[in-house]
Amino acid sequence: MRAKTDWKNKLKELGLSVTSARLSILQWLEKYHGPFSVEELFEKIPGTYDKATFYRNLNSLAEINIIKEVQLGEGFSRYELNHHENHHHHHIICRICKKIESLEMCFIEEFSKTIKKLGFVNISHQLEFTGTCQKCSKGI
Amino acid sequence: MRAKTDWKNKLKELGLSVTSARLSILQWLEKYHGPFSVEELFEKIPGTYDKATFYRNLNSLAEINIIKEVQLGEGFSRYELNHHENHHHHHIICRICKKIESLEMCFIEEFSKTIKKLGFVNISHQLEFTGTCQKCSKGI
DNA sequence: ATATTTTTGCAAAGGAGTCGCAAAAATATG
DNA sequence: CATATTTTTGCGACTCCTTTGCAAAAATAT
Repeated sequence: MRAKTDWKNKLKELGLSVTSARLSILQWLEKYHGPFSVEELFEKIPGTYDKATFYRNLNSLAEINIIKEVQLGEGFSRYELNHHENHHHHHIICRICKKIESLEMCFIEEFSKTIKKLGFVNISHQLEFTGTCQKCSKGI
Repeated sequence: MRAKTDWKNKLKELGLSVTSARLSILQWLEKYHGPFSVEELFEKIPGTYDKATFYRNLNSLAEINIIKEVQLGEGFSRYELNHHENHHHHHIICRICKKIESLEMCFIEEFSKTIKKLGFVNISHQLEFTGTCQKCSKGI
C-alpha cells in the first residue's frame, strides 16, 4: 500500500505511452485518497500544463482501468485509483454539505449498517449497472 | 396503473402551482416507460415551448419527488415518474449500444440473476448513496 | 539514427444546464 | 369576482465541464 507501484511498466503492459504527465497523475493518486474532481487534480498535480491534455490523460487511464471515474451526481466526474478486487468500495456524499466518505464494502445490507454508524440519515441510493448486451456481445 | 392520476391535486398538495406545462409532463410520463433524456421529453411532450422553463419544471417536479432523476453515466440526466415503494427499480445500460433495461427489483444478488437472464455480460455496477450527514442534520 | 506513432499545447467549440429579467399566468385576498 | 401578490414563462445570454482540430513536440519502433 505504501510501496510505490511501478507505473512505468504498468503503462507499457497496458499499451499506453509513458509520459511524465501520466506518471505524475498516477503517483499523486497513489499518495492521496480520493475521489477527486478534475479541478482539484489539475490544480494539485505538478507537471500538467494544459487542461485538455489533462482530460485526455484521465480518459486514457480510465480506459485501461488503471483509474476509475466516479460520478456522484454533482454535475462533474471524480477520479481515483482503481483498487481492484481487494479494495472494491463505494461512496456516500452528503446531499447538503457534499462531504464524501468511502464505504469499504460492497453489499447493500451491510452498507446500511455502516452508513448509520457514520451518522448519515435520510439515505437514498443510486445503483446502476453497465454491461454489454446480447446483441452487442455477438457483434464483437 | 392504467388509471390516470389526479396530478392537479397532487401538485396542489405538494405546494407547486398547477400549470399546463407541468400537467403535460406528468401525463406524458405516466403513459410511457422511461427513463427519458431531457432532449427526448422536450421533443415529445406537447405544450412546452422553452427549454429553460422545461428544465426548471423538471427540477421542481424532482424536488417534490414526483419524478426521479436517473443518471447512467451518459453525461446527461434522465427522468422518469417516481414509482415509490411499490415499484422501486434500477436500470442497466449497455456500454456499447446504450440500450437501457429496467430491473424490477432491488437487491444485488437477485440482480445478477436477472441481468444474466437478459443476456448482458461483462457487468459492472455503480452504487452510490446520498444522505444527510450528522453535522448537517443537526443544523436543520 | 531515422521513421512512425502518440501525446501535447493552444484556441476554439460543444453540450447540458442555469440565470436575470420583464411579461404572463396562477393563486391568494378582500 | 376584482385586485394584489406570488409564481411561472419565454427569451437571450451565459456558465461550466468536457471535447476537438491541428501543428509542434515527445515517445516508441525500426
